[in-house]
Amino acid sequence: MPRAGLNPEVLARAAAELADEEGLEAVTVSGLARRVGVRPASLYSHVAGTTDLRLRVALLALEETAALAADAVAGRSGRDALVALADVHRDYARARPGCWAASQLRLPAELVVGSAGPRHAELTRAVLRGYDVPPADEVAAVRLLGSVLRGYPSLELGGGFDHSEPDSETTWRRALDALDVLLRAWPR
Amino acid sequence: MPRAGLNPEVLARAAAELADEEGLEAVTVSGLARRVGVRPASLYSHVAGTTDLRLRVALLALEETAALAADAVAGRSGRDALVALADVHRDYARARPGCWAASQLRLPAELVVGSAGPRHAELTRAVLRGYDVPPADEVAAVRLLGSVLRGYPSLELGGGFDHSEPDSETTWRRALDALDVLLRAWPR
DNA sequence: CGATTTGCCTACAGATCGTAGGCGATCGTA
DNA sequence: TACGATCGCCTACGATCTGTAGGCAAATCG
Repeated sequence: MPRAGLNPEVLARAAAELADEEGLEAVTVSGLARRVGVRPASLYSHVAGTTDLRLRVALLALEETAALAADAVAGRSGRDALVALADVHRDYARARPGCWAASQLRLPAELVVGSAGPRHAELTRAVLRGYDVPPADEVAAVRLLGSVLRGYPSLELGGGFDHSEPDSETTWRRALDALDVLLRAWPR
Repeated sequence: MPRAGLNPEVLARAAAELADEEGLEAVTVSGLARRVGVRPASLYSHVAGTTDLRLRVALLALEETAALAADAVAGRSGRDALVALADVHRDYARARPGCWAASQLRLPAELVVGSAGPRHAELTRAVLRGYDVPPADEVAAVRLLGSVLRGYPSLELGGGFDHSEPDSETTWRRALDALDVLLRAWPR
């Protein structure tokens, strides 16, 4: 009986693909076992169970988006940086819906530290350096921006924009315009 | 054997409580059956299954928040209306986390029409009437606002704000200030 | 008061989770 | 090359959940 060459990393990547193709709910021990051609019990020596599996997808997604975001922000500032960062998030949500959904899972506190989560906050903060938001309001601005980056794709993927004009792309551009203006003229 | 007096409405309400107390994942046929003191099979004559159950919680949550929002917006305009509407959403998310999570579920298209979903868009639009956002940008502004109303509580409940200062309440107020200013000075 | 309806039941088949323990492939060592 | 230890995936199992079929008794109606 040949060995399948499983390990936690390989499984996490396979789980991520599964999430994107069939939804995060499909990411289960038995579902993943089917996909990698192995018996469910075989997975338990590599991952702790379904919850663990999904958390690994979440960590993967956070890493991926952080890397993409770092790339997008590098060498840009102000409006350019804002748009680039925002598009990374929205594009990722649309291209990798399962991973993006996973990245919304609540991480156990001990995993947060080592995760890419804090890097996202840092990258958002970096975008703000192109504007002159007062330091005292920096966190508020980061959270507001983060809310839009999480909320817009969430509504978009949820189908909330499907039955009204104009299309989502148009209003997204307009919303980013508005955010740019807001950051430039942040109230004091 | 006494009858339990079950019906779809009673079950939906019990499921909503269950969601708030133990999380939306706990809303299952067997979980609900335990809670209402009945055998799982007994529920299938009232609801179609776990998915149906959760959708009913979602519809309930949309109705409840729409009613609260309508109340909050009534008789207010401009900044007052904005803050009142926003607080309804955030307060609901914190008080009823399970229901709020359910309201994020993707509804089958045929349910959307009869749901309170469109009413939420209408209420947000009503808030905008207190500002002079150009009609062509109204949808963009509605979606931007909606993104924050969805995104901020999402990050907040996800624990994203737990380990940084200042506290979430403070930055929320500041973010609403900023949105108010943005809507008042919407870029043309 | 008897007949029908209706609500919750028991029983069951299928699937999943997670654990225990086995067997053979692989690898280190001589 | 041969042998022994390790380790990876296996089978087997118990517990739980989903959803269906059919039964019995409580409620309702003539």
